[in-house]
Amino acid sequence: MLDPKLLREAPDLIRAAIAKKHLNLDLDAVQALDARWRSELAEVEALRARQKSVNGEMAQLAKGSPEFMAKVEEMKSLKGELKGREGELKETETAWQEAMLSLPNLPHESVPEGKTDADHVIAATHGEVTHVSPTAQPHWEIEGFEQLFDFARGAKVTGAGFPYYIGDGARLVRALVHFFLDEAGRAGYTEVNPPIFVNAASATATGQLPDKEGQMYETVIDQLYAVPTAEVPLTNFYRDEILPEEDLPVCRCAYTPCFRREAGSYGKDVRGLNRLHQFDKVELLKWVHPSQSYAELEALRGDAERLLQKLELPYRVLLMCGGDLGFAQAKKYDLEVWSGGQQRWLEVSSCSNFEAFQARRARIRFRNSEGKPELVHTLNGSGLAVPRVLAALLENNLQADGSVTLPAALVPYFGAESLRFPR
RNA sequence: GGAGAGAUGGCAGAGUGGUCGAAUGCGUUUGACUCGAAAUCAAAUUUACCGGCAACGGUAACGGGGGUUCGAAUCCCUCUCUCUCCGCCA
Repeated sequence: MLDPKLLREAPDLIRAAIAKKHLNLDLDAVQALDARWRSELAEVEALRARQKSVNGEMAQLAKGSPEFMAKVEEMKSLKGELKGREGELKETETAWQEAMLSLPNLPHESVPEGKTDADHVIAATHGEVTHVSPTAQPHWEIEGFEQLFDFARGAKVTGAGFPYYIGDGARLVRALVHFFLDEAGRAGYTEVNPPIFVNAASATATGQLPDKEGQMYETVIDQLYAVPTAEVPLTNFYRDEILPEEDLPVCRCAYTPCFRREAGSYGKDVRGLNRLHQFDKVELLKWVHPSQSYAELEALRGDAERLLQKLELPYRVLLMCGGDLGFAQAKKYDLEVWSGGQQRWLEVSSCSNFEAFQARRARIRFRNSEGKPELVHTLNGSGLAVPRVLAALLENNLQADGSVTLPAALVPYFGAESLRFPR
């Protein structure tokens, strides 16, 4: 959510943001609604002020006296009028809130113009894509793949996109999660094991509700949502709280399974491990002082990049253009790993600065040097999503004998230097 | 899952229909005293929204929502959470 004052004082900034994000939104209507809300609010508050003052007078009078009864009559008519006005105000307010929630966050000035994938700026590349194994092939075509990654039985037991990881497959997943968490810990993030179901208030605060409702799995009777990312329970940890300024930045990481319905996905995007309904991910999250958030974004990106470097996977960093920025993000980097078998880039991390956009919605603040509460800036990034990293490892490191050589950093976690598919 | 008790400001804890944004204590901040500190004394000490250049004014908030009433922290309903006891369970 944006600061409502911005709508009144600098609507042109919002117009520019809408244009840069290539959204379709009638700001004039929002402005009109805002004006109406404020005028109705003023009327209701004036009536309530009158009601309070008459009430004070009544307290001085003898109960049941003629003067008292006259005031009762006045209060009755005030009550009637107030009831009507309050009804109008409530309706307007509901519409106003909805309209305010529909305003996107402002893109940072460093975000490039553009509408599609082609307009992203490649901020960095690391490693040589030509150096990957000459025997690389799409991971789902590797002989014995389904012995370690059983999609068929997952589909039987749950549905498409819920694979079983078996034997060395399961062990490699565990090794990656363990490695990611250890690395995040070394980088200064405190490990958290959060709930993986959240209530509607939490899902609303981080922006999954009301818009992206179809993206989450929802429990029928308790109305809880399976988390699509650890970002949700992590960010909501401090919802409605005021942090001491000296605690900033707060850096935390969490491993959770992530659940996404991914309605409408199809084709090569969803083959094998590329896109799943349930997958494992370590998320990095920061609550920072507003003056530090862009420096912290670079640090966050660096923390995610280091993981790929230690895994010896070629990758590139994209600075997302305005049109591909999320609704809530001010600036975002995507990390894409090279998948040698598929000959394409796979997104394994997305590092974003939300500035105060999420914090306003979740009311997460800190007490500044003047003693006044002020919104924090929130940032998050994957560090990293497991299945696509797994896909790249399997493909890029596939040897002629069918085994997969593991990067040195992973060996102590996996307990062997290579993974072998059963034949 | 069943029965009961409870939820008030940073914390503790009063308040059972009107003058209560809310006593008191603790804490915190500032000032006085002191070489300095402690103790003591004095004052200050919530947040959000609306209006205003500002000073300031107005409204709202006593777990959430709804109701009764001229008027609700106070009465009623409901939801959530916490605690105690019973049941069940990794």
